[in-house]
Amino acid sequence: MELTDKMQAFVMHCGEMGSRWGFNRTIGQMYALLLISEEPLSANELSQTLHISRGNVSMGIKELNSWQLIATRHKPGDRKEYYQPAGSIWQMANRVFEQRRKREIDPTLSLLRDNLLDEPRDQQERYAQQRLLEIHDLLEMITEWASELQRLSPEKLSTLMKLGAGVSKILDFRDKLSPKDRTET
Amino acid sequence: MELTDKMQAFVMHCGEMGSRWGFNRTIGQMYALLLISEEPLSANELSQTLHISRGNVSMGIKELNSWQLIATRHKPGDRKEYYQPAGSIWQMANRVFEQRRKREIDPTLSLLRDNLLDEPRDQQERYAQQRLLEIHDLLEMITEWASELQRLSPEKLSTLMKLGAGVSKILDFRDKLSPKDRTET
DNA sequence: CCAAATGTTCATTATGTTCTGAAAGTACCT
DNA sequence: AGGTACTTTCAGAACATAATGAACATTTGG
Repeated sequence: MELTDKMQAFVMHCGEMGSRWGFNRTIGQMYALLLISEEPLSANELSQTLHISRGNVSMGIKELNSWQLIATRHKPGDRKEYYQPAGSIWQMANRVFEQRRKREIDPTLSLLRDNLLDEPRDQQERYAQQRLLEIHDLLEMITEWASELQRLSPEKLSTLMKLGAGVSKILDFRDKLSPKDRTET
Repeated sequence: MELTDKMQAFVMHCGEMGSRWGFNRTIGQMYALLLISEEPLSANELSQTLHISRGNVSMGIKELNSWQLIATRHKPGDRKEYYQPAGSIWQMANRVFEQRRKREIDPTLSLLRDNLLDEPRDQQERYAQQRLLEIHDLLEMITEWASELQRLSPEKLSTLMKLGAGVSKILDFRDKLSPKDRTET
């Protein structure tokens, strides 16, 4: 497959950013290429276009699958598998957030929970536990909040997002109009 | 400095998570240790407690400084520098999000913007640009939204967070009670 | 069943990242 | 100035991660 310069630039950029986003260079490139390609691509096409080994592509496919970021397609009379991005950009972002939450937050949260079950033995531990509690509460809020966003329908999500700079206005607004519905602060 | 088992476990865990959070193992350990330690610690104490080289501590301090995560303190009659976490847990989380935004999103956003300025030359590019536009809009929303959250006062932020599962309720609520104030969707 | 086409695995190699420690730098005493 | 207490830097060693490609596995049409 031939890429224009601009497409090439985008694909390479995604490669460079790949590791910052939680996967590696080739996986970033592969996903970028699939995203901007109108037709699904086969493993061989990926390998040739990106100049990476066939084996590496196979690994990458496996990883992208585990992130649920791609779907496999078949063409009639063709034994090859063709790959394309799974779902909308929104869904993709959701998947990435979810995966990252699992890797970056959940393990810490469970360590903190365990830790907080024990009674502190001395002043040093008492202080430490206090800090851990703060972190715990913060992380818990973040995860709860994130899963709430995920449960939200795409339209509502979109409304909320477009609200942008208006979030704080809504809070005031709510407090003014309906004190009885107020969440405890 | 002597650590209890539990404190030790937490510090080591943060080391392991360090790279997932955007810094490396020793920096994760250093920050964790400073967090749970009631007193500010000197570079030597960090080095000895964590069994890492003095030089490494110096690099780590530099990095943590650049993230604005620690503050330097001095004790009267002591030439050493002592370090402690800068600000509250909330502020820490803000800093981390901000830094990560700079590294993980901003570069991509600016590439996308450049790319979208050019006219597509053929169908292939037209399709690709469409996808890039979607990603661009998504990332832009995320950053706008994040900076909105950062501008929010801690109390409001806390309200919003505690709202948790109520976010979607509020959206309905607003639509029902005050159609004239509605944000365009 | 075979042969051809495709997909997967994994030991080895290549690349990238982090850590150490010795040397150099700085600041402050007397 | 020379000495001491501390910090920073950076080349190279140690370690970690990713990529290759040849060997192995699987599928399918005949």
